[in-house]
This record gives sequence, C-alpha cells and structure tokens, in this order.
Amino acid sequence: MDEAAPLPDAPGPSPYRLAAPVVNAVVLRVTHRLETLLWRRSRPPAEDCWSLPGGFVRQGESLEGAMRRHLAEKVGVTDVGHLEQLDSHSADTHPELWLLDVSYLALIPRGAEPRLPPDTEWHAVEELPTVAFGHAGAIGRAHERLRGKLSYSNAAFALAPPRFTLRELADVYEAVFGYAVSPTNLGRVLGRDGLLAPTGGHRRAGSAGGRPAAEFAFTRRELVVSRPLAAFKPPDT
Amino acid sequence: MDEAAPLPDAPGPSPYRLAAPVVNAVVLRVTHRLETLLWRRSRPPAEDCWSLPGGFVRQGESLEGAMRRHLAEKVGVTDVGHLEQLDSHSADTHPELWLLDVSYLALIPRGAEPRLPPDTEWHAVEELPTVAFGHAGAIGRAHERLRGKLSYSNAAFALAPPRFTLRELADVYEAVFGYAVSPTNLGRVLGRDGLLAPTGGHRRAGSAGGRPAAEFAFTRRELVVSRPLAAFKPPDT
DNA sequence: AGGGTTTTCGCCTGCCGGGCATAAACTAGG
DNA sequence: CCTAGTTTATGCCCGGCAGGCGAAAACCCT
Repeated sequence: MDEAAPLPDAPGPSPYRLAAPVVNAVVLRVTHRLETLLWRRSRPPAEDCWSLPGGFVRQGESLEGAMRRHLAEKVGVTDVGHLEQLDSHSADTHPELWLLDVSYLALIPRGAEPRLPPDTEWHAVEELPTVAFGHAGAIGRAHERLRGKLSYSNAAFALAPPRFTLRELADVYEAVFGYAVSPTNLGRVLGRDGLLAPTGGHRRAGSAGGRPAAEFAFTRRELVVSRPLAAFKPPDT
Repeated sequence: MDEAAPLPDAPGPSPYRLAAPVVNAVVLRVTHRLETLLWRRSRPPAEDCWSLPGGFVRQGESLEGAMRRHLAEKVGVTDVGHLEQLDSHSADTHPELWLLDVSYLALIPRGAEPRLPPDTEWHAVEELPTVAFGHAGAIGRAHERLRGKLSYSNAAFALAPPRFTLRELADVYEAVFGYAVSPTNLGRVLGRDGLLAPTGGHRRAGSAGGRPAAEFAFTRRELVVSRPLAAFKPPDT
C-alpha cells in the first residue's frame, strides 16, 4: 500500500502511453432502505446523467487519499465508516485521454448527515435512475459485496450509528438483505463472536409502549472477519 | 470491468499529471510446499534483486489482458487456474515516472509445469529471498487472502490437479495453512456443498500397499463461495 | 388497574464440523 | 496361501451453533 512499485526495464521515451488515474466510489448508507450517492453531471460527456462521485488523482497522493479528498470536497462526506477498494479497470473510451479507473466502496454510518451540494442526491439502490459509464454494474457489485461482508464480519459498524438497539441493527441488515432478520438471533450471533456488547444504557420506550430496549455498540470499529476461519481451524484452539 | 469510466469535467490541458499503468502478480503454486514465482532483475533499478513478474499495460488492453500477456510472454505461464485482482496503489517513488501499480493473485494448478525462462524461479513462501519494491508485503497479503478463500470457497480447484485423491487435496490445504487437515472431513464438507464429486475412478495403491484411493474432481472450475451465506439465509430456503 | 406493545430471556430442535474406532482393500514377504 | 503392514473409506458419536418459539418482563395509554 505504501510501498514502492517496480520500475520498468527501459522506461525511456517508452512505447507505452500514459493514463490519467481516476477514483470513484459507491457510497452506501441505510435509512429505511439502502441508498447510494449519485452526482448529476452538468457538463458533457453524459450531460444530465447520473454518475458515481469521484475525480482525478493528483501525483504524490495515495489512491485512498484522493478518494477521501473527493468525497470531502465534492459531496461533503467526511464521516466515512469504512472505505475499501473494489476493482480497477482500464477505460480507453475517450480517444484523447486514457483513464485508469479505481473504484471504491464507502459506507456511511447512520446519523451522519453530510451537507450535500445541490447536484448530488441519495437514490434507493432498488430504484436507480439512468446512470452513465456503466456505473450501474459497479453499484450492483458493491451491493453484493456488502451482503457478503455483513454475513461474516462486523461490517455493520460502518452503517449503524455508534449506539443502537438490536431492532435498529436488524433494520440495517434488512435494508441490505431485503428480507426479515431476527433481532434476537442477530444479537446472539454477533455477541458470541465478541463483536457486539451492551453499553448498559437503555432507550425510552416509544409512544406505543413496550419494554425499553437495551443499547448496544460494536466492540471494534475496524473490519474483523470471524466466520470463515471456523471451517478448518488451527489445531491449538 | 469492461465498462466505460467517467470522463472528467475539464480534461483539457489538465493540471493533473499522467501515470504509467503497471500490473504484477503474486503467482502461487503448491508442490510439497507453497511457492511463488520470482523474477531476478538484470537491470537497474534494484539490479540483482528479486521482484514479482509483471510489466506495463498497453493502451486499449484490459488490465487482466495485460496481466495474462505478461505471464505468458515473460515467464511462460499460460495455464492459470484463477486470476484475481488484489489491490492498486499509486507509486511516485521515481521522480520522472509516476506508476500506478495494479497487483493480481494468480493460482497455478498442480501438474502444469510452465517452461520458465532462466531469470525466473519458484521460491518457498516461507523462505523468501530479498525482494525489491516492497513486494514481500504483497506476497504476505496474497497468502492471507488465499487462506481465507480456501476456507469458504472451492478455490482449491485452481491449485489442485484436474483429478485427485482426498489425500492429495488435503496436502494442498496443508501447504497453504501450515498444519494438518483431515482428508475425511475435507471431503465431507466440500462434498456436502456439492463442490466436490467422485469421478468413479480409483488410483492404484502405492508400493507400500494400502487401499486404493477414490478419485475426485471439483464440479465447477470457477470460484463459488458457499459458506458465508449460511449466517443469515433467505427465508424461502 | 388492565389491555396492547415491544423487548428479552430461556428452552428446544436440527444440522454441521470434527474426532475416533472399525472395516475395507491392497502390497509385500514368507 | 496366509499373514503383517499400510492406506483409505465408512459409520458412529459428541459438542456447538443457528434459529424458531413461547413465556416473561417492562413500558405506554386509557
């Protein structure tokens, strides 16, 4: 990540042309549904179409640094719960400029309400408008990846608020998976792996009554995978 | 992957400099141990050091295409069981040439013996020589990733020969994990998920005798993840 | 005080990973 | 042919975990 790369044998004048590095992100958050951040283009190409937020990488800048800069400068997103590289691909669609596109997945915690500029909006992942540059495929892959991560890691820490009830956490899972998830089992599974712990606090009951819910929080705010290693575990355990 | 990327708002003369896209691969295979392919550099920089095989990307070429081309042209590797992108990073260590380095993980099936040029060699992952450009870190991350994939997918199809006994398959796992794996349980787990099936054939016993082992093969030769979805499964199942 | 609502706790069940003992199948040597 | 040794396959059993269900707890409103 912070290491040097190999230099070519004979860079010189080089028969190879150069590319402009570009980053862009599938930014996901959960409200009552799963939403992604789209940016309405006001200039050609693809004028008046939607696309993923992103932009050029400056020399001397790390790719992740460039991604965070664009999220902060262009769409006002500073509170990123988790940022992860998806894939890179070469895009030579424009004859004058060869682009090398590195895409990211960014997860925004609930409760962080970035002040969006007027040309960016949240859109439900299930009802996307027409998006340019084949970005719809990237959003689909990001959604699929998120589903996987939620089922074998504590990735939900990056989508949930800092403290939450089991019901609220289950709502996050339901928005991503698209079907009902039991708050009871969710708490048991995550708790057994030591990823989730009660804070001791309680919420006041809603206007309809009901027992006050206990407040929980994730024990770690970085990604921890717990499940897959169970398949063939080391002998000492 | 094959889609277009966003074009900048104002490419023009552009205050942004351009980078040379480079690909390189952590090529892994299993003999009696886990090995990776290294390339001895004969020219500066890092002369007489080892590094990962790879090279420049041509314009109009996909990243994966460039990776396969370099594996075939430079190190004679054409039989790649699985090829997957790891991560990309910007490397501006050289003042005259800004590199954008995309690294891959390549798995070579047992039995495929590429004809290596004299400047490339297999090295045990546990006893690496001095490698340049921080590539040692990339090899470590690739190894870690492979461990994860073996435990929740059929990724071993890309390391094992087309047909094999359970003992031989367990040897592959042991070389990657570093500890003993039971052939019996391995066959049961992979068989239950429908990833592994007996071919009906049998091997002749070795010179020391023993019951002839049944021959197995993977049912699919592309990556299938079976385990993680068990955590919170869809309601209809 | 009582009915309605939401959360929490406890019990039960079925499945799966995984260890172990036993049976099966073969080689080599006498 | 028979036996000892070696390797693989099969069946059984145990513990743990996901997950469903019902009962109890705790609260609101009337």
